Amino acid sequence: MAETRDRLVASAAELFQRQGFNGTSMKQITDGANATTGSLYHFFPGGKNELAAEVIRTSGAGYLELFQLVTAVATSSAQAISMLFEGAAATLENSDFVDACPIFTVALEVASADEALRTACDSVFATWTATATAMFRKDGMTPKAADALATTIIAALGGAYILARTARDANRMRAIGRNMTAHVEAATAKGSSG
Amino acid sequence: MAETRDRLVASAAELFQRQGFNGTSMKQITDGANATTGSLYHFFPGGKNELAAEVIRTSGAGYLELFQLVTAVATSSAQAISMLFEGAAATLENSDFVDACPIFTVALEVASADEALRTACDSVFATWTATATAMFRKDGMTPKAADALATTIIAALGGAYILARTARDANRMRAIGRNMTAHVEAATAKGSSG
DNA sequence: CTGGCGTTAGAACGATCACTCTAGTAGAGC
DNA sequence: GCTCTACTAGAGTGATCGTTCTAACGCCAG
Repeated sequence: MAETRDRLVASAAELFQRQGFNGTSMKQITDGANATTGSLYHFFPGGKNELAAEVIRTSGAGYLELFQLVTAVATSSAQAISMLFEGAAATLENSDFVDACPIFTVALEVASADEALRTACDSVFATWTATATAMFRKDGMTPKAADALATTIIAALGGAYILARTARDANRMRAIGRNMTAHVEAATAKGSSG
Repeated sequence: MAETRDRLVASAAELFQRQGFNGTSMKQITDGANATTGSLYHFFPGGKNELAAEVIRTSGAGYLELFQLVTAVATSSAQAISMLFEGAAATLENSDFVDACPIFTVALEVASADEALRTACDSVFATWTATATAMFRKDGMTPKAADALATTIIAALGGAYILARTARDANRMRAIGRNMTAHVEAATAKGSSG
C-alpha cells in the first residue's frame, strides 16, 4: 500500500477528474484514500487548495511522461498525435466516460477563483506545449509556428474531452484526432519543405 | 428591468461561466438577480439543476444565433471560423478573462454527475455541430467529413477557452484560431475540388 | 523503560449549502 | 368592495462544507 500522502493525491486526482474541484469534498478524498482528516491536514496544511496544486503538478508530470513516451515510439509527429488521441479515446471508453484529464477539468473551475491554482495549471500546460513544440521543431517548423501548432493540439485535446464525455462517445474524440493528425501532416510537410 | 425569471437565468449564466456550476451558490444567483429564494423556487421548482438546464438551453441558443450571424456575414467558411475565434478572444480580453462560455464550463463538471444536465449540454453541442456541418457541406464536403470538421472546430474552441483563460492571454486563442482557419481552408479546398 | 516525533484518529466548529415553508403583497376579474 | 392567483419575502431546516483541535498511537534513540 502506497504512503498515505500519495494515496491522498491519487484519491483527489481521481475524484477531481470525475466531479471537478468544487464538486469533490474533503470527506470523499479521505474516504477514497483510506485516510483521516488529521493525516490530510498534516501533509497539506494549506488544505484543499494545496492538495489540488499537488494533484495538478503530479498529474501534469504524469501526462507529460506519457506524451514523451508516445513521441519516442512514434515514427512521425503526425503518428504521435494520432496515438495521443487514440489513447485518450480508449481511456475514456474503458472508464465508462468518467475519467477525463483532471487538469483540464480543474483549470476552468479555478481560473478566476484561485491565482495559485491558475498558475499551477498554466505551468503544466506550458510543459506540455514545450514538449510538443520541440517535436514540431524537429520537422523544420519555425519556433512560432511550432508553438502555435502545439497549443492548438492541446486545445483540441481538451475540447475533445469535453465533447466526448458529454456525448458519451469516444468516436467523437477519434474524429477530432484524425482531423488534428491531418492538420499536423500538412503543417509539418510545409515546414520541412519550405 | 427584465422579468424576474429572466434575471435569474442571466445571473446564473454569468456566475456559471466565471465559477462553474458547483462553485456557484443559490444565494449568489438571487443576489445577482435582485430576487429572493421564494421567487427562484417559484420559477424553478426543480432547484439548481432545473435552473442550470435552462441556462444551458438559453446560452446555447444565444451562441448558436451568434454563430449563424457570423456565417451569414462571412464570405467563406474559413473566414467564419476566423471571426468566431477572434470574437471569443475579444470577449475574453474585454471581461479580463472571467467570462468564458458557460456551457463548456458546466459540461465537464456535470457530465458524470447529472444525466439531465449532461444531455442538455449534448443537445446544445449538437445544434452547434449541425450548423457548422451545414456550412461545410456547402463547400462540397461529404457529410461525414463535414461533421468531423465541425466537431473539431468546436472542440478547439472549447479547449482554447481553457488555455487562454488559464494563461490570461487572448493571443493563445488567436493562435489556435489561425491554425483552425488554415485547417478549414485546406479541408474545404480539398472537398470542393475532389 | 522513557522521551520525542511523525503520523493518525475523529469529534467538534462555525459557516454555508440547497431547499422548504408560511406569510404577505399586488393586480386582475367580478 | 371582495376573491383569486401569481409572485415576493425571508426566516428557518437539516445536512454538509472546509477546517481546527486535542488526544493518542507507533516507532526509534538513548
